[in-house]
Amino acid sequence: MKSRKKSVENTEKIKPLPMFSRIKNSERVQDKQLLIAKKAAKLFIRKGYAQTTIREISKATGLAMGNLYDYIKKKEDILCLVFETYHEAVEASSYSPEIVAIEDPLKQMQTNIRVTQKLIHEFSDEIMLMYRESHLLPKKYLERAKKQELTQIKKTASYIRRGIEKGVFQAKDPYFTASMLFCLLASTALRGWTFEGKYSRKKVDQLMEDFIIKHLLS
Amino acid sequence: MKSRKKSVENTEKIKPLPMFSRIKNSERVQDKQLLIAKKAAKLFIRKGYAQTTIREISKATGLAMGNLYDYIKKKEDILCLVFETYHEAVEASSYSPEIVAIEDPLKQMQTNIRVTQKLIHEFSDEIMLMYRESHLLPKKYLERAKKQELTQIKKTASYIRRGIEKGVFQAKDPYFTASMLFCLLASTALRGWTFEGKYSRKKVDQLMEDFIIKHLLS
Amino acid sequence: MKSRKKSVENTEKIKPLPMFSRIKNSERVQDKQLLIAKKAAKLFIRKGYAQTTIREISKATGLAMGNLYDYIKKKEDILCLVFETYHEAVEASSYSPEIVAIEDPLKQMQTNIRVTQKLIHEFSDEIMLMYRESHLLPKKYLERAKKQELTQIKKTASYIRRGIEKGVFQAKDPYFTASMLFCLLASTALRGWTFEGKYSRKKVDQLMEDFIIKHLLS
Amino acid sequence: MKSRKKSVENTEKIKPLPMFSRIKNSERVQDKQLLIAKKAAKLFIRKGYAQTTIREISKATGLAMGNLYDYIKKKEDILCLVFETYHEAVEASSYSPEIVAIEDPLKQMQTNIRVTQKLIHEFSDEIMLMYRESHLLPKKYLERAKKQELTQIKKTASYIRRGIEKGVFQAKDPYFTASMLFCLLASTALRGWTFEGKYSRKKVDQLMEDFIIKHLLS
DNA sequence: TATGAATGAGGGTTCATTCAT
DNA sequence: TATGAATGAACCCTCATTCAT
Repeated sequence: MKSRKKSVENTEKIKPLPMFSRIKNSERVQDKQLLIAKKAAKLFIRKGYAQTTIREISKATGLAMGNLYDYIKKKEDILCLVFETYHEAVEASSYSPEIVAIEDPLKQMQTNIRVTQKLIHEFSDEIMLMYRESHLLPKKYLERAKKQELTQIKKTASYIRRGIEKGVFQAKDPYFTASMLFCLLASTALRGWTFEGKYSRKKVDQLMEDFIIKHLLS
Repeated sequence: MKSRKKSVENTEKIKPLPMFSRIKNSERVQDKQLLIAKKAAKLFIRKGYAQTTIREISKATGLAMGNLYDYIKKKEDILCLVFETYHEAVEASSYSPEIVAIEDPLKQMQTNIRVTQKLIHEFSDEIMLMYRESHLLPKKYLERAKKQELTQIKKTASYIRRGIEKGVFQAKDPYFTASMLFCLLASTALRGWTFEGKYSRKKVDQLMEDFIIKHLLS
Repeated sequence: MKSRKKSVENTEKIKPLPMFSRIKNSERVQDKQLLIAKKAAKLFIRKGYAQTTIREISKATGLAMGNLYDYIKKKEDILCLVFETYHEAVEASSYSPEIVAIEDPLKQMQTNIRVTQKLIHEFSDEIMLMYRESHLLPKKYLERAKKQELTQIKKTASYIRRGIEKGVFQAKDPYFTASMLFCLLASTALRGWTFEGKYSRKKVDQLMEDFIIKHLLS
Repeated sequence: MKSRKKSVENTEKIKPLPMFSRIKNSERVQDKQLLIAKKAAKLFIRKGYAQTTIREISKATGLAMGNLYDYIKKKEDILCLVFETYHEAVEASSYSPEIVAIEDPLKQMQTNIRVTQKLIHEFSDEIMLMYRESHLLPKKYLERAKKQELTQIKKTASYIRRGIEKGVFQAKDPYFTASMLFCLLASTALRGWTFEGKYSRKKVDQLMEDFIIKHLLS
């Protein structure tokens, strides 16, 4: 899930929720928790959270069961870990000063769309997972997930607002519009099957971009 | 949800998947299975399928556990029952010759949107549930769920196509566009929280209608 | 299991253990209990007592579950009924003044063996059942089962004793010998598979008769 | 029951059917499975397989229920374990080069009888159990049980055959005769009650030996 | 730290028995 | 009497979590 080279700029972002661990050596904790998150994510995606057993996670990670419990307090923590890791990865990936820097609002939006599409394809399984299992998260983590999504929407909203100010875009309500755009983009991951056998992935991306751009321009 | 006055027109629709039952009196089966579906749906929505126990469903329905098992073969069947009931309800509700009959494409689409919005609000919990738990369904039931969604999309696509032919709508690809519209409308149920504290339900509906109509017209 | 034409002679024998029944009309009770015993026996033989459900017995007999319970008090009673019926049938079948009447001890024993073999073949399933499930019987019924077997042994012992007295047979201990003979004969039902693919049923009967007769003569 | 000093001669024997276990340490598995088999056997003998609950076995073995299930997959496996253990014990016990080595056929047979009687007394409960519950075994295990019995019979048959060749025994059909002998010997376990209150255990053994020897000699 | 065996509450399911009609 | 739906205790089994080593 991509190492965080841009950790410097990320520090002002939402900070990772601290995770319980019995182990002292915090570097090892980081490593192992990342390992757990990665392997568990795969299992959760394939079988669902409730249907995945600790034993399976233990086997997949190569950690003995007792050892696994040195890095978490309860099964739920693994779900949190998965989400946490996903969120950090998304944050790292969606950090985009280069988009902010683009002058032309249309170009900017196009770039924003494409970057988001790439992100969504990269994490489509995890997104699916989020929608499926987020209701099992403790409040704090659920809040964080929502917050991140809102952040994304707001960023897009700001691009739209700027486009309106520049007289390029037409849109009544930038936030609402951004929300709609986000929803459309996310649908690739959530409802991709709607297009199966009808359009290629590329075609879908293209059509969606056209759809959005057309909307903003007219 | 069972009333089928319009059985003549409905005959071409997907027919309900037959459910196991040990009980002979088929009317009672209908009643009880509906009861089970309703009560279980509520529990599933609140706690999730895996987190809901048979005992809770037994208590909620007022059926003794053994009796409950006279109407189903296994827990999974209850999930199927919930989905089946939801599908039938949607089919019954979305039966709409009055929309088909509307001459003006714009009016027709507006009506279509509003009817769909009403439907989505009515079943927003169930829709949420579908997205969350459909992966636990046996194939046959999953197929059915998808089929129904495709049917809805196709219907909307046909309205769009007609609008284009009449020179009222602009849209490159009616099916894709319909798919996008559907996605937007469904987002009310799936991502409603995005608007919480920002817009009233009514406002969201209004904005969404405008969004869609604007897109189709320009 | 054969109607009792010889009921007159049977009256001095072990009398049937009275069975509970909620129903007044005692003739109907007889009929139904016989029906239950017959159908249940088949199921017990095929699946074992514990693996046979009341529901299955209800279906097999054509009696509704509640009605079934008008003729028995608990499941165990059905097992008793089966055994009871079997015992009466055996008693009826093994009633044999014609054997007693035979003068020649050898002829008498030969006849006795053949009659017993016929009986054992006829009831081989039930005998199997008895050995398998008799430990589940309430004491009273178990006693009765044992008693009947002892009766059979004693009868054979008396034939042997008479043969010894007449100077035809050699045997140290008539009762023990009879017991052994009975055991050998019963083995056809209990351990028949030992001979499968090696000897025909007829051959087994023949060999066994020879075995026994040889023993008695030498 | 596990000691196999005579592994050289034993290698041609039936090898133990491998049993599932989640536990890695195979020595512990051996120990615990043996423990389970022993304790369960007692319960099965007293109450019957179907009437014995996993909880009772758990209590009797001192293994927590979950732990018990680390050594088996399902309840049925316990029955298999019991039979398996019994079979190995019998194999170990009935390994008898010293009998084979005896020159005099009569002496040989007498020794064979006595050893078998000892074995049967030692395992009389298990033998009872086998006859009662073997029908619940999966095929593979049932086959094995039969095979072992056949092996025993064949061994005895070979002694008889040798006795005939040496001109000591009289017997038409060695295999059939061996089968009858085995049946008689087994009857001690299966039908012992026939002699209760009439003969002591010792007396029965003596009478049976005489019965058999007499048969073979004349 | 790491291992994996042990614990036991609690889940889904069955089925003998009863009861309303 | 007869029907079959209803009851709920008790079963087998799983699995998150702990503990001894």
